[in-house]
Amino acid sequence: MEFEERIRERIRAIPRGKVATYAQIAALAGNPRGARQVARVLHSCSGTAGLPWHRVINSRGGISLKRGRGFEDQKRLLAGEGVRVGRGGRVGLDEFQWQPGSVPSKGAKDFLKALESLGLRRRRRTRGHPS
DNA sequence: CCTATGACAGACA
DNA sequence: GTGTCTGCCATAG
Repeated sequence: MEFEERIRERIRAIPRGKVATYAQIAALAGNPRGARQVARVLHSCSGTAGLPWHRVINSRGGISLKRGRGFEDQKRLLAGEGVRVGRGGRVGLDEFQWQPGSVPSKGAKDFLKALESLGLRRRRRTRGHPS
Protein backbone atom coordinates (compact mmCIF):
# COMPACT_ATOMS: atom_id res chain seq x y z
CA MET A 1 0.00 0.00 0.00
CA GLU A 2 2.80 2.34 0.87
CA PHE A 3 4.63 1.58 -2.31
CA GLU A 4 1.59 2.42 -4.37
CA GLU A 5 1.27 5.69 -2.49
CA ARG A 6 4.77 6.63 -3.48
CA ILE A 7 4.01 5.66 -7.04
CA ARG A 8 1.11 8.10 -7.11
CA GLU A 9 3.34 10.82 -5.66
CA ARG A 10 5.87 10.33 -8.41
CA ILE A 11 3.27 10.38 -11.13
CA ARG A 12 1.91 13.63 -9.74
CA ALA A 13 5.42 15.06 -9.93
CA ILE A 14 5.71 14.62 -13.69
CA PRO A 15 5.59 18.13 -15.15
CA ARG A 16 3.31 19.17 -17.95
CA GLY A 17 4.69 18.42 -21.36
CA LYS A 18 6.89 15.60 -20.11
CA VAL A 19 6.46 11.86 -19.82
CA ALA A 20 7.94 9.11 -17.68
CA THR A 21 8.15 5.38 -18.17
CA TYR A 22 6.58 2.81 -15.87
CA ALA A 23 10.02 1.61 -14.85
CA GLN A 24 11.19 5.14 -14.19
CA ILE A 25 8.30 5.83 -11.87
CA ALA A 26 8.84 2.53 -10.12
CA ALA A 27 12.52 3.30 -9.61
CA LEU A 28 11.82 6.76 -8.28
CA ALA A 29 9.26 5.24 -5.95
CA GLY A 30 11.93 2.96 -4.60
CA ASN A 31 11.67 -0.27 -6.56
CA PRO A 32 13.39 -0.45 -9.97
CA ARG A 33 11.62 -3.71 -10.72
CA GLY A 34 8.19 -2.48 -9.78
CA ALA A 35 6.97 -1.46 -13.21
CA ARG A 36 4.09 -3.88 -13.01
CA GLN A 37 2.90 -2.34 -9.79
CA VAL A 38 2.78 0.99 -11.57
CA ALA A 39 0.64 -0.67 -14.19
CA ARG A 40 -1.69 -1.98 -11.51
CA VAL A 41 -2.03 1.44 -9.95
CA LEU A 42 -2.99 3.00 -13.23
CA HIS A 43 -5.26 0.17 -14.17
CA SER A 44 -7.53 1.04 -11.30
CA CYS A 45 -6.96 4.75 -11.01
CA SER A 46 -10.59 5.76 -11.09
CA GLY A 47 -11.19 7.98 -8.13
CA THR A 48 -7.70 9.34 -8.16
CA ALA A 49 -8.47 12.77 -9.50
CA GLY A 50 -5.61 15.03 -10.42
CA LEU A 51 -3.36 12.15 -11.30
CA PRO A 52 -1.67 12.83 -14.64
CA TRP A 53 -1.91 9.20 -15.68
CA HIS A 54 -1.48 10.08 -19.34
CA ARG A 55 2.15 11.08 -18.77
CA VAL A 56 3.16 7.51 -18.08
CA ILE A 57 4.24 5.46 -21.07
CA ASN A 58 6.23 2.29 -21.65
CA SER A 59 9.96 1.86 -22.04
CA ARG A 60 9.66 1.71 -25.82
CA GLY A 61 8.39 5.24 -25.74
CA GLY A 62 4.86 4.30 -26.64
CA ILE A 63 1.33 4.36 -25.32
CA SER A 64 0.44 1.01 -23.87
CA LEU A 65 -3.32 1.41 -23.97
CA LYS A 66 -5.07 -0.11 -26.94
CA ARG A 67 -7.16 1.63 -29.51
CA GLY A 68 -10.70 2.08 -28.34
CA ARG A 69 -9.66 1.49 -24.75
CA GLY A 70 -8.04 4.73 -23.74
CA PHE A 71 -5.40 5.10 -26.40
CA GLU A 72 -7.06 8.06 -28.07
CA ASP A 73 -7.68 9.82 -24.76
CA GLN A 74 -4.08 9.55 -23.72
CA LYS A 75 -2.83 10.68 -27.09
CA ARG A 76 -5.09 13.71 -27.05
CA LEU A 77 -4.15 14.68 -23.51
CA LEU A 78 -0.46 14.50 -24.33
CA ALA A 79 -0.84 16.42 -27.55
CA GLY A 80 -2.81 18.99 -25.58
CA GLU A 81 0.26 19.80 -23.52
CA GLY A 82 2.71 19.92 -26.36
CA VAL A 83 3.97 16.35 -26.50
CA ARG A 84 4.22 15.14 -30.05
CA VAL A 85 2.68 11.73 -30.42
CA GLY A 86 3.42 9.98 -33.65
CA ARG A 87 1.86 7.01 -35.38
CA GLY A 88 1.19 4.08 -33.14
CA GLY A 89 1.39 6.33 -30.11
CA ARG A 90 5.13 6.80 -30.29
CA VAL A 91 6.67 9.55 -28.20
CA GLY A 92 10.28 10.64 -28.52
CA LEU A 93 11.77 9.80 -25.15
CA ASP A 94 14.96 11.70 -25.96
CA GLU A 95 12.91 14.80 -26.28
CA PHE A 96 10.06 14.38 -23.85
CA GLN A 97 11.16 12.09 -21.05
CA TRP A 98 11.11 13.74 -17.67
CA GLN A 99 14.57 14.13 -16.17
CA PRO A 100 14.08 14.79 -12.46
CA GLY A 101 16.59 17.39 -11.41
CA SER A 102 17.13 16.10 -7.93
CA VAL A 103 16.70 12.60 -6.71
CA PRO A 104 14.95 12.05 -3.39
CA SER A 105 17.78 9.75 -2.35
CA LYS A 106 16.82 8.45 1.02
CA GLY A 107 20.16 6.75 0.86
CA ALA A 108 22.75 5.49 -1.55
CA LYS A 109 20.47 2.65 -2.45
CA ASP A 110 17.83 4.90 -3.90
CA PHE A 111 20.46 6.71 -5.85
CA LEU A 112 21.57 3.54 -7.57
CA LYS A 113 18.00 2.71 -8.32
CA ALA A 114 17.57 6.11 -9.87
CA LEU A 115 20.60 5.46 -12.03
CA GLU A 116 18.95 2.35 -13.29
CA SER A 117 15.92 4.35 -14.21
CA LEU A 118 18.15 6.51 -16.36
CA GLY A 119 19.45 3.50 -18.20
CA LEU A 120 22.94 3.83 -16.79
CA ARG A 121 22.90 0.64 -14.82
CA ARG A 122 20.75 -1.70 -16.80
CA ARG A 123 22.21 -5.01 -15.70
CA ARG A 124 19.72 -7.75 -15.89
CA ARG A 125 19.76 -11.47 -15.73
CA THR A 126 20.39 -13.26 -18.93
CA ARG A 127 18.13 -15.90 -19.97
CA GLY A 128 19.06 -18.70 -22.32
CA HIS A 129 16.50 -19.12 -24.92
CA PRO A 130 14.32 -22.18 -25.53
CA SER A 131 14.11 -23.54 -28.99
C1' DC B 1 1.08 -20.97 2.65
C1' DC B 2 -0.97 -20.66 -2.36
C1' DT B 3 -2.63 -18.70 -7.00
C1' DA B 4 -3.95 -14.89 -10.05
C1' DT B 5 -3.33 -10.31 -11.82
C1' DG B 6 -1.26 -6.27 -14.00
C1' DA B 7 -1.64 0.13 -19.10
C1' DC B 8 5.82 -3.77 -17.80
C1' DA B 9 10.91 -4.69 -19.35
C1' DG B 10 14.42 -6.98 -21.56
C1' DA B 11 16.46 -10.61 -24.20
C1' DC B 12 16.17 -13.32 -28.20
C1' DA B 13 15.29 -14.98 -32.99
C1' DG C 1 11.34 -3.01 -37.40
C1' DT C 2 8.07 -7.55 -35.31
C1' DG C 3 6.77 -11.53 -32.26
C1' DT C 4 7.43 -14.48 -28.28
C1' DC C 5 9.10 -15.82 -24.03
C1' DT C 6 10.63 -15.20 -19.34
C1' DG C 7 11.69 -12.45 -15.06
C1' DC C 8 9.60 -9.54 -12.08
C1' DC C 9 6.89 -8.31 -7.54
C1' DA C 10 3.36 -5.89 -4.60
C1' DT C 11 -1.50 -6.87 -3.73
C1' DA C 12 -5.72 -9.20 -3.22
C1' DG C 13 -8.21 -13.19 -2.12
